[in-house]
Amino acid sequence: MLRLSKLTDYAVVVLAGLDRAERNRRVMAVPEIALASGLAEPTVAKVLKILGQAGLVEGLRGARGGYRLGRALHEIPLSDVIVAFDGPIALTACVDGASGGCEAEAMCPVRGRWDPVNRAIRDALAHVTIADLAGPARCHGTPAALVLNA
Amino acid sequence: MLRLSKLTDYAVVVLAGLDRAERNRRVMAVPEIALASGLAEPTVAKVLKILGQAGLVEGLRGARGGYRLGRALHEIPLSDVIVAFDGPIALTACVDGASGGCEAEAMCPVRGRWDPVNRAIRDALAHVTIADLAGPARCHGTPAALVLNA
DNA sequence: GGAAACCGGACGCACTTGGTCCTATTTGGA
DNA sequence: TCCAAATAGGACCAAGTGCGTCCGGTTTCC
Repeated sequence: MLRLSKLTDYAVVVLAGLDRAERNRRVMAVPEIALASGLAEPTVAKVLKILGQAGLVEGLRGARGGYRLGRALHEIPLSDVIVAFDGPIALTACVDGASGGCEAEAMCPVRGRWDPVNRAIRDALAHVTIADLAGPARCHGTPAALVLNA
Repeated sequence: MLRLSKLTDYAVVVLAGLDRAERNRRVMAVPEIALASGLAEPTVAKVLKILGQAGLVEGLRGARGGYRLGRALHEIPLSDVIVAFDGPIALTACVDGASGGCEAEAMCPVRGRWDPVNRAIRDALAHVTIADLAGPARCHGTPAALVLNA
């Protein structure tokens, strides 16, 4: 199915929820975000921890703490979120300079040929921002993904 | 990792191996293909079975049988191979008209917004042919994937 | 008639994913 | 000063799924 992990999917929803708080200039705690997004609390907490490690959100500890967006949604490319949860974007195990993982490396006729494809996918995902996915309110004109269809 | 299944990876290698036989206008049996591709026989057999169901290769039964390409490599888009092994190309479970799978469907702010992204990925993979991946011999100019980088 | 080869399905191991929970640390307020 | 609220980080277990293998059946050529 070429699917990305559920956590990545959740992350987009969580970021979209955080954006609403951002416009009110306040932080949101995990239970509040869970309520707003319709996801379970522990799951939301896990997603936010990972997003925090990636620098996409900022966590404020202590009482009256919570989470805040690290940047505006339209400044967060979808690829950044995917990399944070699923690791480097690559369709196959044999990427770029990586070697050793493939047993038939020497005779492989496909060696190195996947790189342009991987780059194309990466670029496509880098030109879509979370704002494009978070609803029409923040959408500046045509989403970048549509341009790629031409 | 946004990765596609190993079988899909193998399929490209197997198709590239079959192409060499095609140019000699003969069929190849599984053991021969396995030897040429450096993969285990049962695995190659499984890959060819699936490729046959998808119509990408043609199986000739009986003694002196074997496999033959259904079309030329440059007429096989990469997306066809991926669909045969991984199913429909979609980054998330909530695609197009599909409904019911998501518990937070009603309140999901991302609903329907993934579709353009999925289409972009599909298009990118549809414009790359197996010939582009199978080595420089059959490559007509710049691979389509590189064009998408612009 | 026998051998060679594909066809279809079933099985089992192993890895990854996911959801959950626990403890430590930090901070604000009574 | 103490307590409550909240994040940080890691460990853990269960479920699903991918993947390699194998077996019986069928077809075709010699």
